[in-house]
Amino acid sequence: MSVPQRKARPRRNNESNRREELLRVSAKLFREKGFDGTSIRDISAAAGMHSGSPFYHFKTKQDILVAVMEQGLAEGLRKTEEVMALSLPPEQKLTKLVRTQLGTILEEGNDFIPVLLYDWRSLTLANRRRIVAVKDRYDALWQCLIDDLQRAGHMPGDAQLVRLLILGAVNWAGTWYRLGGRLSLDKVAEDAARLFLQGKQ
Amino acid sequence: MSVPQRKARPRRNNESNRREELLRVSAKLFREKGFDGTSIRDISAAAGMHSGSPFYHFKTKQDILVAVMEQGLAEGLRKTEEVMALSLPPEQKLTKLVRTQLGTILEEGNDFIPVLLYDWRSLTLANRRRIVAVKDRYDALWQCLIDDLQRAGHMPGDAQLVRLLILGAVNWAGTWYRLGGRLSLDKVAEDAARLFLQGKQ
DNA sequence: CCTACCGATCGGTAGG
DNA sequence: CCTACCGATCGGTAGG
Repeated sequence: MSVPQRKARPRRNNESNRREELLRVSAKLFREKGFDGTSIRDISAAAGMHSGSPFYHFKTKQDILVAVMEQGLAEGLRKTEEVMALSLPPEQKLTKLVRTQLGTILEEGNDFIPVLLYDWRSLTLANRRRIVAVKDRYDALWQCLIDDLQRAGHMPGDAQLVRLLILGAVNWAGTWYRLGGRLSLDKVAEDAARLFLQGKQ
Repeated sequence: MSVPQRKARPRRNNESNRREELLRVSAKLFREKGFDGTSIRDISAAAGMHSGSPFYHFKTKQDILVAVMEQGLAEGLRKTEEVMALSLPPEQKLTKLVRTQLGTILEEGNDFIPVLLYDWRSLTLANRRRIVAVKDRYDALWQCLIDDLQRAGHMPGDAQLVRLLILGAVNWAGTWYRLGGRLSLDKVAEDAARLFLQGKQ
């Protein structure tokens, strides 16, 4: 008379697991080779599927890109909000926020935000608008901290411009930083915060 | 008995013009859509040629990418050396160098260095080695200035790391800056230098 | 999620 | 530099 409930649950979980696995390998491949440099067959192979199977989970390749970026933004936003909620003087909060962002783009398996940062131009215009709405909340959190720092006299210049410059310095690290090298992420965060702050020597 | 010299010269010039035109439109397209997102047919059409004709000037599509990057580096290196040769205190030289780099990546038609910056992963390993050798000279010039600034006490932190952070902030501008907007390149350069320098308020 | 397949487009080439 | 073309690969689909 009806489909057994016991069976429906595990299947839903498996489907969800396969979907997550697809996003994980896609993020990694997109980061390494770019969206246009990665084929559906690359993704299928990395996920242990056959070439047509990703389309059971996503309607188009572009939809995979959007899902990767949205998942990255969701996690990045959560971590950023966590730091912003701490009761700390703004100078210390800057170091922490920079460290968090470095982790978000550089730690093992964190390929989602880098895809957003480095493959933006592969988004269709409609999807760009969709993603930018969430990205704006991300930027607004950073802007709050920078406004605080400026009020405390720790940072001269146009407020928005300063945000773009600082986030640029941090996000650019994705192009040169290698895990296990001479510099720890803590060291990078400390030196970066010190470089941006005035009157802290 | 022999090919007339008068005729050989103009032909060589035309060929050279077409080659330059190919590089110009390729740089623009690569910047907008990425190397993998740009087809030989896109390039041919933009240059007013038929689809097979670029291969008369370049052996492969990858060779076009390399040529774009090398031309960008040559010009960028020349402009950077010019600024470094000026007799100025290092703080003022920083503003000038930042302004020059901003022009190199943001002014009309300057698509060559952005391709180097944003399409690095599309290079084969062999070509990466080839390009990095020239890029190292570029970085070394910046490092000289930063070492000067550190000796003068204007900039704390690990010297190489500071160079990467500053160049990151500047190069990232390619992803957000729009010509004709609220901020002039001069203003961006001034605020950037002020953000990085200590004891200059 | 697999099988078998499609039409479109890709980088590149031979011959002139 | 054009003409005419090639084999390979692409994103995506129908049917199960």
